[in-house]
Amino acid sequence: MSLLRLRGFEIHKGYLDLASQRALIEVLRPILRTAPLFSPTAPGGRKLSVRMTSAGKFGWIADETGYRYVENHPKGMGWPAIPDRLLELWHGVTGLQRQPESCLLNYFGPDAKMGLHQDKDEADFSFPVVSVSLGDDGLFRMGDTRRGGKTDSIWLNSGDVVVMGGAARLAYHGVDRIRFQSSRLLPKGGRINLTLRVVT
DNA sequence: AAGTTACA
DNA sequence: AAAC
Repeated sequence: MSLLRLRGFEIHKGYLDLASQRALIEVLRPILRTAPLFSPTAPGGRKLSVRMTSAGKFGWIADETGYRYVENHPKGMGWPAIPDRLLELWHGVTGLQRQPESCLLNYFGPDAKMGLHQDKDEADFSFPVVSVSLGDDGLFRMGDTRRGGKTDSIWLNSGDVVVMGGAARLAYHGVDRIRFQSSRLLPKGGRINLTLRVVT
């Protein structure tokens, strides 16, 4: 376990050991059963390459009308609760008393990526965003608060946790590619990224 | 533009 | 990397 700081991003390499990663996957199973992954469409009609679902009071969705937090899955059901061990992880890594209200689960298959973007659909940017990597390695790119600035990249491995607060809270970031089947955590391969956020 | 394409 |  080591802590790296890059452009204000706090990168906890190896924050979760293998047993903790496996335990997390187990608590995600019932969430995926209750609130299945869906393939969101972005404004303009383009499909996002990740599949997603959420836990918590709010889930983040994209559709033709935009990006926002909503209280129900596209199929109508409410989002499952955020598992306790994720709330504990949030408190452990942020030291905050305030609980996150949303846990977005993004699944990256072999060709999935995520373009550079800012997380700015939340009401209060003084709270950090916490990101947990599980499964295959992902090449994470970090910029600053403007498009077109310089960027730095780092490979995120299963068990890494990134805290985006302070200067990094509104910094552009994205995932250029994954190394499919580089990890054995998910038998069928792929990368799961969990992002915990205070929304309101 | 949470994407796609093209080019060094 | 840059343009759209």
